[in-house]
Amino acid sequence: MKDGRKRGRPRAFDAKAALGKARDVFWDKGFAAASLDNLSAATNLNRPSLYGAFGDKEDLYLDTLEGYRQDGMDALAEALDPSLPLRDNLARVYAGALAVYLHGETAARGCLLIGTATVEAVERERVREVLGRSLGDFDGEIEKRMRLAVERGELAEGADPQMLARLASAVMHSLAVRARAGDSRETLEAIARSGVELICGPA
Amino acid sequence: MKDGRKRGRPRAFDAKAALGKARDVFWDKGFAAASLDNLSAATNLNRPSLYGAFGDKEDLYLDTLEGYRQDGMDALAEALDPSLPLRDNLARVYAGALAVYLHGETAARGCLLIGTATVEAVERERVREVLGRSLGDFDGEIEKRMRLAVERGELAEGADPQMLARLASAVMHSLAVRARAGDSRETLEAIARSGVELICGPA
DNA sequence: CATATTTTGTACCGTTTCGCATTAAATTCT
DNA sequence: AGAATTTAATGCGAAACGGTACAAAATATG
Repeated sequence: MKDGRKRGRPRAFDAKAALGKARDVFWDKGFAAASLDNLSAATNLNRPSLYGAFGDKEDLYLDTLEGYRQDGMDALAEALDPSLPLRDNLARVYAGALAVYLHGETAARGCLLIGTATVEAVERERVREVLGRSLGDFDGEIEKRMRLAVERGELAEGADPQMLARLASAVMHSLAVRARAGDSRETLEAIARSGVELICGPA
Repeated sequence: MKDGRKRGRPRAFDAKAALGKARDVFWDKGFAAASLDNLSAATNLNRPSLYGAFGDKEDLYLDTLEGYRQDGMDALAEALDPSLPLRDNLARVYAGALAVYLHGETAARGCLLIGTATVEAVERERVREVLGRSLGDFDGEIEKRMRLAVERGELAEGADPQMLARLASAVMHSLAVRARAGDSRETLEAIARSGVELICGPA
């Protein structure tokens, strides 16, 4: 009773690890092209176990998106450490993103949300909701830092924190798309640098 | 002989119009989730006719992407009319894009390339090639205008035309993603305005 | 030890998928 | 008019799809 052991046969797998494997499949193939057989093979779970643990394919996909979103927000908060200059904060955000985006095996994977949820967003309301919320939360977290930067005088007096945050996000969206389109690391890093410079002003 | 009439039974459909109908299907559903039955119904062509005219599903998809890319480049060249100020040029580019992106029925469709080709780019080399080339050509066309702007003194002396062009594109990529994520027209227009201001300087 | 409960694995169901084989129709060339 | 050629339409077929029924296995409870 003390340990949370449930009543029936115990699970023979780690749900968190399985979710990570499923995420990789969705990341490469997208939602529609990822079959339950693909997911079953990658997770080493047979379809009924997958279904029992996570629900149907869309439920599973939404779970992976939600986990990814959470990881992204954690990484963002860390990169935006307010004891560092805004310029460094943004550079860290982009560097962290590129480390994830370029991790592909054949071709770079980009961002799970932008790369795979965007296409499903039109016809699947729940996907659209997660995507919209993820982008909005991301904007909001950067906006908080921008607001602080204005107070501190790191930005011009009349600067609009909300719009600057959205433009900082825009650079990330572009990195995500371009990574998947095959752009080189050097190109992407140059774009990130230029983005920082445009938003924060010349060094 | 003068008219291009071929030898056998003439086609009972307009290939260009059919391609446009197919494009709409791919635009909403993406490549993987669009079935040949969907495409057949939308184009009023039975599957064998589709197959005979355009090849398999990927061929058809690539055809629609190529047509979309061409249309986009035409619109871009028109928006970048060098007799207008750079600021107006960029505003026209974004306004034209939003007119297309927001045209959805239930949810906005965004950009066909960014919204649907990005997800397939990892595992389908031909899609990745078209996407990469499309983004690059778009950047290049804007870069030409940026170069002119530097010569004319519309931009700061040390401005880097290539990087400014890529950042101008980045704003478009973001508009494309956010449209599909459900952002309002007002939000998107505000982002476009702020992008112009950041790149061209305050009015 | 028996019972209840949960997970696992096999096998299967009905549907949808993409692509093509085949035949009928429409046109040009000889 | 008849042969050649191209398109149209029906329909098939093998495979893959998402999802589930069912029985065996593993654990907790009484």
